[in-house]
Amino acid sequence: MTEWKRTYYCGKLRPEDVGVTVCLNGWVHRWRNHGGVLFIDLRDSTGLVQVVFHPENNKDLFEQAETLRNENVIAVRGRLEKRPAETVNPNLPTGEVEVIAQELVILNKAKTPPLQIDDRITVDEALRLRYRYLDLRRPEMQKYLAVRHRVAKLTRDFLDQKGFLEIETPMLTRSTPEGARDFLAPSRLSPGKFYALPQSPQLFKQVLMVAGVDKYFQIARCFRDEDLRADRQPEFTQIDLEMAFVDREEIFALMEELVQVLFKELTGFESVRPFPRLSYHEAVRRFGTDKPDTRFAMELTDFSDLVKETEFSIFRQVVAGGGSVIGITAPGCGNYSRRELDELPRLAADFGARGLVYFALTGEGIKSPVAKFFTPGQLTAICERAQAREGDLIMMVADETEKAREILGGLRLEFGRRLQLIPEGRHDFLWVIDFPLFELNKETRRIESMHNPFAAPLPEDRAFLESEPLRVRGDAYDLVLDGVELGSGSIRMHQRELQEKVFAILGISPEEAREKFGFLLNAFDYGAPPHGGIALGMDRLVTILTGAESMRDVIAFPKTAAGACLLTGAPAEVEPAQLQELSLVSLADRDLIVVKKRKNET
RNA sequence: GGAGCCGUGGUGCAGCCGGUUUAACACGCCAGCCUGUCAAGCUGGAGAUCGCGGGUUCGAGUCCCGUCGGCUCCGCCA
Repeated sequence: MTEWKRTYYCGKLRPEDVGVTVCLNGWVHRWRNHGGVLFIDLRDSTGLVQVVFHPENNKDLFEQAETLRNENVIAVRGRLEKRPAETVNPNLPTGEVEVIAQELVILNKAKTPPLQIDDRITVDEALRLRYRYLDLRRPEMQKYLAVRHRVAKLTRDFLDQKGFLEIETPMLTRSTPEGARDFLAPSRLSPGKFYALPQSPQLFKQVLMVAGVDKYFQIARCFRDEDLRADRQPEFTQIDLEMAFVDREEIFALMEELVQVLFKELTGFESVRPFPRLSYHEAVRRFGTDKPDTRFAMELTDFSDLVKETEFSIFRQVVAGGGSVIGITAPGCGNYSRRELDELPRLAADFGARGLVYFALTGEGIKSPVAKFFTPGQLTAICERAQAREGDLIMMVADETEKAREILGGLRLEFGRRLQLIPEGRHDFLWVIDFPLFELNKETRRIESMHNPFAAPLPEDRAFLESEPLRVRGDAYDLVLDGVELGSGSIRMHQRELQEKVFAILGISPEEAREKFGFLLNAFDYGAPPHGGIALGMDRLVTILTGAESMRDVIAFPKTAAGACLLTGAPAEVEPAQLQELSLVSLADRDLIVVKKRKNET
């Protein structure tokens, strides 16, 4: 190979280099045989360059080149020359030059690939995942890999410069209650016992604070055994950090600077600091979600007081029952056809609505199936409140306040997209702050942590911890970008008594707390500094930075919706001997039999 | 756990309410021609038991049920 070692990268060749003899290594991207002249587009990680073979130069060489096929791996030696003016390809960075081949060696042949190495071709994603090594050869995917690397590198440099230490924490740790389902790893040395893969390094980074580390960070792999979504993988990466002796202002300033650097370096986007802030309650009230996309307005409007005494009984009843009538105004949709209007309730139902009322402000007045229940004065008041003008469409949902807001939040996003209200190239950062510390699980009627059980209550709300826990706000915050929850963090509790009190409110007994979190509580006994931190979802961040269609595109080897790796076939069965060694018995086969029996009976 | 969409040569797809082609078209592949193309062009060719299993029917790529795989959403994800 020494003899054929490359001297230049394909995509880097420029007119300035003309005249040199180059040796290139790469893949045959495409070939064009014109009989009397043959072109090869040679591809490496940097891009393409055209290689030319003339039969009159060297007949044997030409015949050798004629055997080349797509994705053959070759080394070529030749002279870099300027292309004749009329043959310059302006679509290629190397389009002004070409390599006149002198020697060629095929380093490896390739079967005809099952997917074409081309950004323009759409291929079934399952096939892409099965042949990931071919999919990743596509320039677009190479770019994603590079951007991801740059994010990690810039983050490391930035945090290093700010005095952070990158510290690894265990991947084999213990299962803790609450939160997501753990991935477990059985212990061979302790039969019947299990490690859990970390859902996040949360506990370790807090212990590191007690250990006197002033600033910690880690580009940490996290594992959660929950069902997948387009933006959720069972293993994912967080930019995780924690600082001692901080308040949230310091964390906000740091993170704003970091993401500003990342966006500027990688997309050229200039973010404006400081980022705006919304309290959780305000976000939910105005946008119907705790992660609002503020790139467009169309905020929620509360009509409850206006409609509580109308003849429309559904509105009256809902408001009387403590619920709300919430709406949004879709600009320019007042001219919707009958059919489009009829579709609205079904659309709303997708977001959980039991019904939807609309008022279309047409040129001939207000069109609505329920208009007859409202006096002209009431209709005017509604339009005024909605800031609706002729040509607009007001949509309303009546329900439990929280639910109505959520439904409208969903409709708002839907119409924002549909009406293309989101400006191209714009990015909105937003801090959502003062999250409630707890929320009520409607099914179990139990109090649960909204963020995590380590977020500190806001000092001014601490008095209500025992009397009205649901009223207590935490010093917890989310970084929201374009309607995506990019990061989440909090100032933590660092005193044992307070942490134990919160555990108690969460229904974790003192025994369980000692059993599962004893090491943290004990650590707090020995002079734990006030501390806090945040973790950014790196996969989501890179997805937005690259504009990738799917989070799977920015992960080299992602899992499918069913949690499978189509490249390796994981998860897979293991040898019975392996199970035995781990003192495990699989119930999978037995369950299968039970299920089959039950189905045959019915 | 639930719902929706998808599955047809190597790839992307057409095939509508069951019978009209020999399952169309494009890309790719193979062969021939071709001296400046660059998603080359022209000519010809090979390649598909329509994901799998059952059912309905005189007849199923097409309808029904099940199943497998992929995607999306709800639940879930402190």
